[in-house]
Amino acid sequence: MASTLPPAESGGAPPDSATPAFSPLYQQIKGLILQSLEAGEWKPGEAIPSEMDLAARFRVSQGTVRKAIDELAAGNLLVRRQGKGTFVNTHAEQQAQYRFLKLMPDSGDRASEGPSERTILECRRVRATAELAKPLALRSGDALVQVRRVLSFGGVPTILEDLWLPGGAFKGLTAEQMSQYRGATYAMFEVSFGVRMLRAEEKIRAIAADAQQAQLLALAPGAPLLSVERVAYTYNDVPMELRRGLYRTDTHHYRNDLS
Amino acid sequence: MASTLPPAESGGAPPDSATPAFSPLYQQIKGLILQSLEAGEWKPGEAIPSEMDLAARFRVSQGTVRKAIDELAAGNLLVRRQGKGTFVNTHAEQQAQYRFLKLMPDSGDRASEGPSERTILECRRVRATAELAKPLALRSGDALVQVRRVLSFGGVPTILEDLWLPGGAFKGLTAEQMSQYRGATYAMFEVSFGVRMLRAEEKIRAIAADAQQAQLLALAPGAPLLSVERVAYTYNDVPMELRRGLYRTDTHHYRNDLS
DNA sequence: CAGTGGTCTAGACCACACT
DNA sequence: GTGTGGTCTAGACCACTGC
Repeated sequence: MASTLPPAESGGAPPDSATPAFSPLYQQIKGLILQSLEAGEWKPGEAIPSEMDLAARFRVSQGTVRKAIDELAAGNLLVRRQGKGTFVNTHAEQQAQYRFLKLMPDSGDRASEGPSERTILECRRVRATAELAKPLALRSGDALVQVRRVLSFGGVPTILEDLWLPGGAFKGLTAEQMSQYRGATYAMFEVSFGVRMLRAEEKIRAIAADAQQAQLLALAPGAPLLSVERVAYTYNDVPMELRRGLYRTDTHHYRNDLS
Repeated sequence: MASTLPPAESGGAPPDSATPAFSPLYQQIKGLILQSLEAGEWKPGEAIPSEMDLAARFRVSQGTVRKAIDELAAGNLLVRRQGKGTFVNTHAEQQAQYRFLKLMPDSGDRASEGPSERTILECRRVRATAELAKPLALRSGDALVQVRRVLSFGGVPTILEDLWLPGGAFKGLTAEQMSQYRGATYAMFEVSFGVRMLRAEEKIRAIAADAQQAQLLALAPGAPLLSVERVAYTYNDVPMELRRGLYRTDTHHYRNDLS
């Protein structure tokens, strides 16, 4: 047991609150690792200390550290590699390239389709409307960066996307930056702005393309499109991106696994 | 170590295959529990033996059984309840009622919307076409049961759904049965046919409603709809249901969490 | 070879639910 | 109180990676 880590509710005096608030030791360790992660003690892609080292640091058994790391790995914050170590996950890897993109070509996997391209149509500073501010936990009028782009697969424009990013954290984002890092926008966010996207929520609807949307996706006006509204979060569930994608689903589909 | 459970690859002779095929003990235990589950040794909703009992049965430590159960619980096959035991998961619980339905009302949670109703439009035996047979791992011409129904929330028809079920396993399914078990079709499948749906895959597209679809959902023809094509699987990844839902998304949305 | 994560064990104790 | 799952420990050994 860690002398510097009293087990939250151990002493003789009962908690003054009605909630027991019992927290297992491994959860506290998880919190401490999370803090170090958030503070940037270990950067995305780097290895964190070995389980034995962490156990020594926190004055805890290896098994307890292990359970804490297990949960962080289950949440995709860390990645375990047997024989090598435990690493801070990153969007900058071939494997995690399309971690959040669930659109798949109808005919097989992504490898079988042509190369992907991206065209930045727009990248400018705007002011948040009430509708934009709310999901980003900002206030109307706050500064945002808006990006509009089209993603094409095998030469076919397939996704029309608008991104809204908090102006503070993404000050200085340019269209050039968005064009680079092919396929890995979130990897660029990690490197250039120190923003790590950890999870996201999507709301999906079917809509009819308006004239402009249809033109940009080379479709007839009124064609059905999948509207995917995403809010992406960093540490502490702080929203850092609002994104609205319009997906063509005549040749692709959004794939989801349920269990 | 279990004397009746040689650790897969222990003896002196190397495996004749190129693959090492090392399998940890807890994975083997997981497999044995899975077999008992599939054989119906414990029914959905029932408790399985305690960890100590299973450890004794398999001649293994409690920790090893624990890890096996952990994985089964992570896959939603089992449910742990502290102080009570570990239970076979079932669709017949308030909590798991809509486990596979990701459509949510735009305004808050499901509780806030009106009561749900279901109207069975059709329930008859058909022959599998090639398109229906393939995802169900059957052959063209095999017997199927087809069900068509409309789900309404707060009096508004919201989902038009077709289900195709293997004729063998679902022999004798009637419209009456489909009407009962309000909200819990999969619970009825468990009780009446012994079919447990464990996981599913969905392919989502945006389409335009045709005349018939529009009429059944009280919409204008051509209105955009979410097409949700689901294949649900039971043990051993055997497909047991093909389902195609058309969702109105003017008042609802399909919600998905990414991580 | 040494170092890492992965498995397995045995035992102690804690939190929770039912009786 | 008894029995359940949940936590924590300490130690041994295994599998994988790279030097």
